[in-house]
Amino acid sequence: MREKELRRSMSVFPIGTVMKLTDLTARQIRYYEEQELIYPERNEGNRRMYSLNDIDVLLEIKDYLADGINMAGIKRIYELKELEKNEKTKPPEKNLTDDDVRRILHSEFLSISGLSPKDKNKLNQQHFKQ
Amino acid sequence: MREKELRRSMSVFPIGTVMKLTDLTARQIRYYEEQELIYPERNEGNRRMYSLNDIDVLLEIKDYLADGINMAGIKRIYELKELEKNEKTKPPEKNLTDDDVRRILHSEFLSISGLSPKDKNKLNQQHFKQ
DNA sequence: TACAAAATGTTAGATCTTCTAACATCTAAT
DNA sequence: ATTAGATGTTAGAAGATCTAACATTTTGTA
Repeated sequence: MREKELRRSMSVFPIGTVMKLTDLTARQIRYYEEQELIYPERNEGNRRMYSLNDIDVLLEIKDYLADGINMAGIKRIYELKELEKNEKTKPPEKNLTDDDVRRILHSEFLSISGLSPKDKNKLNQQHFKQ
Repeated sequence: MREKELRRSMSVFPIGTVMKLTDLTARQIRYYEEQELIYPERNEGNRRMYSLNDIDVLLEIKDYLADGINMAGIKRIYELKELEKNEKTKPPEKNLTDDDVRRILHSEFLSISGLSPKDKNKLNQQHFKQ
C-alpha cells in the first residue's frame, strides 16, 4: 500500500481539471488552500498542481459545507483526523511525568496569550491526552 | 469492467503532466497522435487533454521504440490489438456522469492498470514527489 | 555511399489558462 | 445592525499550449 499512497499524493492535476472534477470554482479551491485544508504543490511555472488526495479532501469539504458546517468546523475536523492518524502511526504513548508537564507548560505558556479557549483546548488535547 | 474502461478514458491530464509522467516531449506526443496511436480530446480552449489510457499507450510506445520497432510496426501492433478486442462480445454502452468520474478517479488512478512492470518502471518517478 | 523517408527539434506568433491582488457582494453570527 | 465569513468578479501579468513551418538527426534501402 506504499506505492498506492505515493500515487495518491502525486501532483498531476491543474486547477482547471480539479474545477471540473469537484464542481468548485477556482476561487473556492484557492480559498480552501488559504485555510490550510489542502496543500497543492506548484510546478516550475508557479501553477498549482493537485493530487488525488487533494481532490478527495475538496469533495469532503463540499459535503461538510452542504451539511451546514463552516470553515472553522471543517478545520477542526481535519485537525482531529490528523491527531488520529498520528496516534495509529506512533508507538504507545508513555505517561507524562511531573517534570514533563513542567517543561511543556514552560514552553507552551509563552505562546499561549491571545489564543481562544478553543485553541487552548487543542493544546490540552495534544499534551495531556493519555 | 465496462465502467472501469470508461473511467480510464476520461480526459483529465494536460500535455505538460503527460510529458512528465512519460518523459516524452510535446513534439513526440503530438506526433504519435498524428500517427493515430492516441486520440486525446480537447477542452473548451482547444487544449489537448489526455486519459490514463493515453498514458498507458504512450509508455508502451516508448517500450516498442526502445525495442527497435518503428512507427509502422507499432501501428500494426495496435491494429492487431484492436482486432483482438473486437473479437470479444461487446456489452451495451453506458455513459458516465461527471459524478461517476469523480468517484472513479481516485480508485482508478492508483493502479495505472494493464501496465507491465516494465511500463511502470518507465513512469518518471522523479516527478512523483514523496 | 547517397538519398529519401522517418522521427524529432526548434521557433514564432496567437490564444488559452492560471496567477496575484484588490475590491464587491452576499450570508451568517453576534 | 454590524462584523466576519465565504464567494464573486476583474485586471494585468506570466505560464502553458496551439498550429505551422522549417531544421536537424536517424534509419532504411537503392
